[in-house]
Amino acid sequence: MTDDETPLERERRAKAERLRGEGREPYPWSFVGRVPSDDVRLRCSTLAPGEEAPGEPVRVAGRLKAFRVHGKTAFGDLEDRAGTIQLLLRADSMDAGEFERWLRDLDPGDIVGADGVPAVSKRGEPSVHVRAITLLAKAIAPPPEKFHGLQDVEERLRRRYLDLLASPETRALFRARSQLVREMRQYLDAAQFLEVETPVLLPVAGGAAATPFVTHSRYLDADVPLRISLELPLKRLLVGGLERVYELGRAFRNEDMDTTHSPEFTELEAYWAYADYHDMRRLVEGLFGHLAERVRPLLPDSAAAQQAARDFTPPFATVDFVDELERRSGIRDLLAKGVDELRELARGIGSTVPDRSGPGVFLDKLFEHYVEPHLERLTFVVDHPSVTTPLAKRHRSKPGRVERFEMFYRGFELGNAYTELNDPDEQERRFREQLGGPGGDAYAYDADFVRALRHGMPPATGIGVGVDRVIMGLTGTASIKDVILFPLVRPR
RNA sequence: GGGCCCGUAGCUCAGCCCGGUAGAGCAGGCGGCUCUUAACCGCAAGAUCAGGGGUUCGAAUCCCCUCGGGCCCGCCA
Repeated sequence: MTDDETPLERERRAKAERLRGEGREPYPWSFVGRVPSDDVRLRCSTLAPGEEAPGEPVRVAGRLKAFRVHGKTAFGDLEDRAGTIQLLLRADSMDAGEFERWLRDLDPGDIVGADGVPAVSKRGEPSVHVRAITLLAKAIAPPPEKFHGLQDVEERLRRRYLDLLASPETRALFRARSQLVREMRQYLDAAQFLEVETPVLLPVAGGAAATPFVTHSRYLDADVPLRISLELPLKRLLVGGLERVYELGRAFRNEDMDTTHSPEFTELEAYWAYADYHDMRRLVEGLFGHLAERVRPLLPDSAAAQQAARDFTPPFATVDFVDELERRSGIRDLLAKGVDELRELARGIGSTVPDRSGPGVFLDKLFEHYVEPHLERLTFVVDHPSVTTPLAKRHRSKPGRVERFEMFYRGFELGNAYTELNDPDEQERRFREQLGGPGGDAYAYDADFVRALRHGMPPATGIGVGVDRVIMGLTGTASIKDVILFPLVRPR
């Protein structure tokens, strides 16, 4: 068929053709009436070694993982979503010639169905004593090595299906991710939040400082950025009276990739009218505690996940942004320093951000350098200097600060929340101050958002959570690519 | 963008320091085996050593470039 066919593939393709020639379709349409493997295990639990239940025929289906042949007896390991079950084949239990045929034409990696009866092998392994085999899909390409699985990191990312089929741990991880995201939804639903969907394609990408991906609308003849945050559309919904909204969706940032940054990533953002950042903190602590409970049974074999579950159980540490930065750096009276002084301090730690950056940028650099690497355990950093944060409301009692918290774990940020700025004139001023900074990555000026605020947004709190990073935290994984099924990789 | 490391059979690895013409296991082929579970035993087969260039009588091995990947740093919510 293909030019790059390997001898192995030629051999397997020949088996498929041989079966076809015998009137057996190697890719049939369906296989109804099968039961999951754990169902058979249950039926076997009352049987003694060597015993079987002839009155209870069962049908199973899955991927053939291994095949051990002993002359006129053979054992196969069949894997389905419930686990594995052994197939026990004996020449004298099948129609004449069937045993030899399947020995010849079956390979590890094939998708097969089996009819038989629950049986426990003499060595005590729960099994299906097979009467008939049905090939459900011939695997032309061989599976990864049966014991070590797929080790090559690049191959695991580029060909995730191989990683999944070879690794029960990978399957368990992504099942856990799915379940944890579902738990996030249920938690917010129970708190009366409304799930909404806002646009990925926008006239202006705002709500954060990052370079967007830009595509083009032929109809509008206009460049259209993909969202870098979900924030501004969701706040418009508070203006519209929806009061409690959230969205779980993909955001896109055209930046470098590393172990905690993916160009497309999943964000959870929630906005809550008539509440402030103290309320939001209680909500998110409750959510983390809930997720910590749920991840424990999902990944019982992962010591890292079990440790992470403890780490995500409240109470959590709290540090004041300014106090902690001053304590760690030894710098005094940070808030009294002008932009020139802050620039010098940032230069002193090797930062290379542009000279024209605003004071907030330099403060962020100092915090990243002196504090963030130390935030190993789950920590809430609170009350940032206002110059770092254009979308938050000024602190009700601390001058020069905003009402904000960020959550850190293992040295990276998990999320960010404010008491939201809802004064339209101040919002406009803050946007304009940002524009004064260096081009590139300033917060984009969203004129329609300011206009929306002029119609009145109730006092509110909001939060953005990096879902992939929370999943990393809860599952104890090292790289964001480990929790994304198909991470972006360089074409080859 | 800078530094370090990796790329050998479909898969998992050895060989590289110290140059001498590529080795094992799994999977696949042939043969044997009626209770194995990383089954086992025997035989045969399978490799542009990521790609290109250089040094050398001789390069998987030493040097340079390119491609792909990982980690760290820088940049980046």
